[in-house]
Amino acid sequence: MTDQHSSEQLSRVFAALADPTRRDMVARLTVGDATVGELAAPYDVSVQAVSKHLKVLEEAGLVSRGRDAQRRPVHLEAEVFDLMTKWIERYRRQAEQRYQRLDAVLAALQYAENPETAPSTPQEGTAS
Amino acid sequence: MTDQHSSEQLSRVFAALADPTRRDMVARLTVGDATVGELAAPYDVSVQAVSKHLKVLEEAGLVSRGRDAQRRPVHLEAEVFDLMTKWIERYRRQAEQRYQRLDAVLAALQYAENPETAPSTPQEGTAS
DNA sequence: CGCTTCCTCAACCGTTTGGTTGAGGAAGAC
DNA sequence: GTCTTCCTCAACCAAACGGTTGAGGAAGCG
Repeated sequence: MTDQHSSEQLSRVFAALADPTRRDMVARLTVGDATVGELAAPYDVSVQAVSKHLKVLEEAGLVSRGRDAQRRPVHLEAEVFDLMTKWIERYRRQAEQRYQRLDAVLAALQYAENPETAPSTPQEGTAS
Repeated sequence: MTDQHSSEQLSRVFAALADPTRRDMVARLTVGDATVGELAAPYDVSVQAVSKHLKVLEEAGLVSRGRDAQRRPVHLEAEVFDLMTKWIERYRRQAEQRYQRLDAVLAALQYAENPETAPSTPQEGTAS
């Protein structure tokens, strides 16, 4: 439960999804489980390369692998997405709050300079 | 507006956030804008290294930079987070739907085998 | 048994990445 | 003007990454 672990996990997840091929595989896996061969088919790379990609996804916890004779069906693990979403949402929310505070300050300044002008409600994130 | 562009943008954003130092800087920036020097202070690396990190964040669109005399204040751009969130949510939702479908199928099978057992509503993502 | 299928491991290779140091531009301070 | 502060650019370096080929394990098929 250490923050250390969580941070490394997060790094692995983000790094895994930084590759478009790997993102594409994740997209493919939302439709249903697939074998390595099936996953490799659409791409113009060797099966070994795909195997490496899957290892990266697995170590990020995005994917798990079963056994079906020679085949190794790949399964998408949706839970890890929550880790990312939490991280993103945390900072996105803080940033938004900051904007709102800034808007409030600007509105107050505006009001101090021109008390005739109604401060009204600050506009939401309409920054360039 | 091409998918190409969006995919490359997504790759840059994920890659940028794959580095813990860069994630930390983003966290720091949610508190408020900061100069390069201020951002560099907490870390045991050269200012040049931090400057490079900021370039990565900027090219990912996560950050913009202003001018204040010699200083280059860094500002967090919250919009790009939405791009990520959209991508994640899309696939997380699909995966969840798939689980629900699977749950429904399993419930139906269960019901077919033991019609006495009430199928009830499938539980939400409570998988291990 | 031998043979084929599915997949992974190991070694190698070029490119990218995250760091360094050194040089230097831009702008306030003296 | 000179000096100092803040920051970026350029060159370099080791490590990691994404790909390749070759070898080989595991398991069904003949």
